[in-house]
Amino acid sequence: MTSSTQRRRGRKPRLSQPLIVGAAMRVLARDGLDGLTIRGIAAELGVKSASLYWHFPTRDALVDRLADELIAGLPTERATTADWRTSLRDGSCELFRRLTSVRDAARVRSGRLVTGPNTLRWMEAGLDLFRRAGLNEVAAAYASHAVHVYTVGFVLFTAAPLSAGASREAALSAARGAFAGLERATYPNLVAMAGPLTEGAPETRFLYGLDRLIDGIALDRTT
Amino acid sequence: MTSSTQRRRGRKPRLSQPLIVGAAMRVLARDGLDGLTIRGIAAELGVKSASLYWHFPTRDALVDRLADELIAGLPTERATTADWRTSLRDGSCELFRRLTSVRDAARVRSGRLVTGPNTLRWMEAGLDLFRRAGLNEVAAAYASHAVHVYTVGFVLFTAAPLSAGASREAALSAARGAFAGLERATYPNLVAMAGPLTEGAPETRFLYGLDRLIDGIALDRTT
DNA sequence: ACCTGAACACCGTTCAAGT
DNA sequence: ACCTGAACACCGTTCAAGT
Repeated sequence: MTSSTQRRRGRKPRLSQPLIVGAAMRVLARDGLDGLTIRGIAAELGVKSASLYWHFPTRDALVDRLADELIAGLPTERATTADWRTSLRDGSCELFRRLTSVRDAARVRSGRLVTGPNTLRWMEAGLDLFRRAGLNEVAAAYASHAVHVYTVGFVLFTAAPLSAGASREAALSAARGAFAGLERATYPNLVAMAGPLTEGAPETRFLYGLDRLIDGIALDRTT
Repeated sequence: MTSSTQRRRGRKPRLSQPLIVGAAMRVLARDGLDGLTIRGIAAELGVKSASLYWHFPTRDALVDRLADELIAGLPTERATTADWRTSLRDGSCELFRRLTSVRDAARVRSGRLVTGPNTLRWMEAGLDLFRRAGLNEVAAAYASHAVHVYTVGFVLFTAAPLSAGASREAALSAARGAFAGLERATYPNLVAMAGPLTEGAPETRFLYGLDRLIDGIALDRTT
């Protein structure tokens, strides 16, 4: 009758931005981005939908805030003893795991320019890392963006079937069957590689490209 | 009174999947993905919205089709004389330009598993390229996906302000001002690199990461 | 200052009815 | 077989009204 039900039938909801963000996070995790409605968030708070507009001007502003909050607490202070390649790899993995752990997190962050404090901190750390690695300003800016784009983009593609509602296993096995069932004459590689294209842990697949990207940046640094 | 007005007030609309796809493409280019409504497409065809459901089961199925159609005609037959690095670079650039040329094209293609014929052809060509380059099946599958993810992801981030409604110049100059105006003590790199972070042609920035990725893959091939 | 009631202008989708 | 009329259950958002 106290804090557990207070959320749904509390006497004085006493809204606030953090409270709304928290409720929105729960709805996002449960229903995904398409299910993240103002009305749904209000219901989660035991409040009427119009109330939220006192604290956020639009739904989009709330999602912007969510996008920044999604990467809150990500470690940005790396031991300076670790070399830049390890730091970059570990940091990108950290971001990868965070985006993978919340439903539609990559979708929330993609397609919008996030300028919240957590994102700024994350960007600053990335740039710092590349500068310490010896890249000039332009290269550091471009390289940092490239790694970020690759990371978010990868999660976006990996989570695509989940966002659509299907389970990951079902979607992948369906895709594997589709590839394997194509005409061998016109799609020899898709048929032959139906396995590699759809198997393997997401993080392993992610790391392959990440390591290639880091190798390429390292090469650019030395030449 | 003939073909120009026929679209809006034609006597016998005589719908078909290609006709609907064409109209949807025009609406997408004009109003973006958020403005791509069944009612809007129907209006573009001079038809009632319910009519479209005879030809497509859901809006999502239509957008799936659009996603595949967006990369129709992209060259997949490369001169075998060109080395794989040049082919890969040119091909990715081609995709980059196509996705950049239609509003929200990257958004339409991201977050969904496209299995249309144009996409299959494109995938097959990518895999073939990496196999001819000497990568094994797993590496070819992973590398191909990495390059694709990077390309679509890059366009997605570049087009973010456009999708939100703002002009690209306005959004970038706003971002530049925001970076430059941060506290130097906590965000030294963002302040110092406000220029490089927001200037430069999109394609130049895209090519930096693409070339690093290709370099890294080439390195993986030789070791 | 903060929340509610009630409405507005939209959506995707369905389905009986027309032709 | 193919299209329309009319409705259903939703949206985000606004705003006068309550407290």
